[in-house]
Amino acid sequence: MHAERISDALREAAAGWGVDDVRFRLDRPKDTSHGDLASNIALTLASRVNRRPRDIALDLKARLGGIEGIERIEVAGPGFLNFFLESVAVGGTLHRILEAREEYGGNEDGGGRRIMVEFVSANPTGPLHLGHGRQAALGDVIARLLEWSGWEVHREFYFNDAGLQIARLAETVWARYRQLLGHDEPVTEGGYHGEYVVEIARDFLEREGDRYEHERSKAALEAMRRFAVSSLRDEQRRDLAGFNVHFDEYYSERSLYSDKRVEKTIEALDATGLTYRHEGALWLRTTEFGDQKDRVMLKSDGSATYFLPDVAYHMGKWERGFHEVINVQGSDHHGTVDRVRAGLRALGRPGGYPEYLLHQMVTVERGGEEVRFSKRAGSYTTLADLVAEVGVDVARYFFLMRRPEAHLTFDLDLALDQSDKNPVYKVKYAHARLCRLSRLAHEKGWDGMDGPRAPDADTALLAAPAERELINQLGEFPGFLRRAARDRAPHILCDYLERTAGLVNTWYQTGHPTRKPELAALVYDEPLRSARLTLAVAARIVLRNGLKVLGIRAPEAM
RNA sequence: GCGCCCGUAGCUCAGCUGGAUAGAGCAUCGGCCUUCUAAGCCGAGGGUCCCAGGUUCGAGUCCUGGCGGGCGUACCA
Repeated sequence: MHAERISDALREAAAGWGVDDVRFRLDRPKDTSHGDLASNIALTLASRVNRRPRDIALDLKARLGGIEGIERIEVAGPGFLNFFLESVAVGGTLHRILEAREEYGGNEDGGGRRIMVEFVSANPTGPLHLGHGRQAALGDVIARLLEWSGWEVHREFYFNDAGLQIARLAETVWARYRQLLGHDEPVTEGGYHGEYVVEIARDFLEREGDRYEHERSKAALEAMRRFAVSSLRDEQRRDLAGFNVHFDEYYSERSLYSDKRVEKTIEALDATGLTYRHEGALWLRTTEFGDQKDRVMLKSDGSATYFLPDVAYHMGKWERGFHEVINVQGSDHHGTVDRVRAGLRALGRPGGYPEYLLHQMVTVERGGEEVRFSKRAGSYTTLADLVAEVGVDVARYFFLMRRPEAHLTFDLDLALDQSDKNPVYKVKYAHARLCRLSRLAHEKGWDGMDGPRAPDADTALLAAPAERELINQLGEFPGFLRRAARDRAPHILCDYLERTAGLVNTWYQTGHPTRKPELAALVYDEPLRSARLTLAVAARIVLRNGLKVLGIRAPEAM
């Protein structure tokens, strides 16, 4: 690539002045009049070599003039170097895209190493809500980004099927069950008031009959617990499948107890000498590792807090061979980050383990007003309701298009709009338009563009500004994908795709057959037509691959 | 009180390791459909980048101190 050759040459020149660790940028300027590539190296070098930036820039311009593919270099502003590439060099991007095809955009940063992404991890006490939806989309797409970056990814869902909340769920089922049998049985304080528990109780009654009517025994509650958990987990799994999200493993909190992992973790922590008894509870000195206060491991009644199985679980991840782990969680859980890491550090794991990605909450607005539209869950909007309303693709995209750490307002009016105003449709339409061009070319017998091998089109003919800009944009796809993966930030890809779609539309429209027939894609001039169809195919590949990373369909016709 | 996150156009938000005139979509206003191509395109208006200092050739970006909002700060999960 030209960018690499140029940046090598720049680095070499800096080394010639005795600066081996020069930091600089070489990227595409916002303003096309600043060239195809621009660098600030003269500005960063100025203080190091004690010369004026413009002089350095002029010096560099003279040295780099001979590099192949560069048409000219300009020194601008305080000392920026602007590189204008030859059309051949720009057009070469298209051939690379057509060579790589459905692989285009990926990289090998991961080198085949294993990484776990844990996400959603909802309690099996109710249907998934919008926060889970955002998390499902984020976790899944981060996993996809990592796969495109050469990682072997394991998607995991941890579910808390032990503990107090589950006991309360069982008690709620019992209350609803009794109600169905005509008794006056209130849902206890801290119980689950959503309608869905009534459905579960009804199903349970249908299957098990009234045998537990007068028996609020341990066995009865245990039977109801099992039934409710299994039914809610099934529902969550269905909702996730409907959201195009699948897990490699569902990991049970209870299994940490039956495997004795929790027990072993207590022993291991005890052995560090960092535990102590206070007011009947067993504490860990997590403050040794930067936590704000020490944490209770075992309550005075002998039961474990959540902290303990969390540590046991993450020790387990490490022992299973996952030394790279990303936990996607709602930011309301940020309080647990320091304590879990502290517990793990006490056991000798490195300080940054595991990595956390915390995302902010979601609200839904219609007509500028916040809405909640769950009939079954009562207090919150479910993921399933949202998907039913706007569709999977739109829901996924909207959850992804903002930075995770920013609050997300889900604009239902925009989500339901099927025009280009809706960013999802904008990208899909651009893709479909490009497909139509290929189809039309095929109908006219102008084939050869779309075969498995890159055609020999003379892409240097693509010299119109809209074409140059689009080509440069397509060439940047791998860089954006890499950055999105490294930053765990799918929205970077959303922004990229929207901008690309915009440039596609501009290009498509500036070649309007009526007003600018000489810029139309399907011109009679064969070499030009081939070049433009090559551009169309390359752009289609980028949009398609980009949508694929987001887990969104790219139809050939809308 | 302490900790984490956020504060950019009327609204929702981008802005990469500090770079050139701060961007996009929505909304508003104006222009463009006899020829593959209007689910579209082109253009315009709209900003004390929360405030005040600081660092430097250069700050929306980094540092310090405020202000405002969200979340957390349990022997809850």
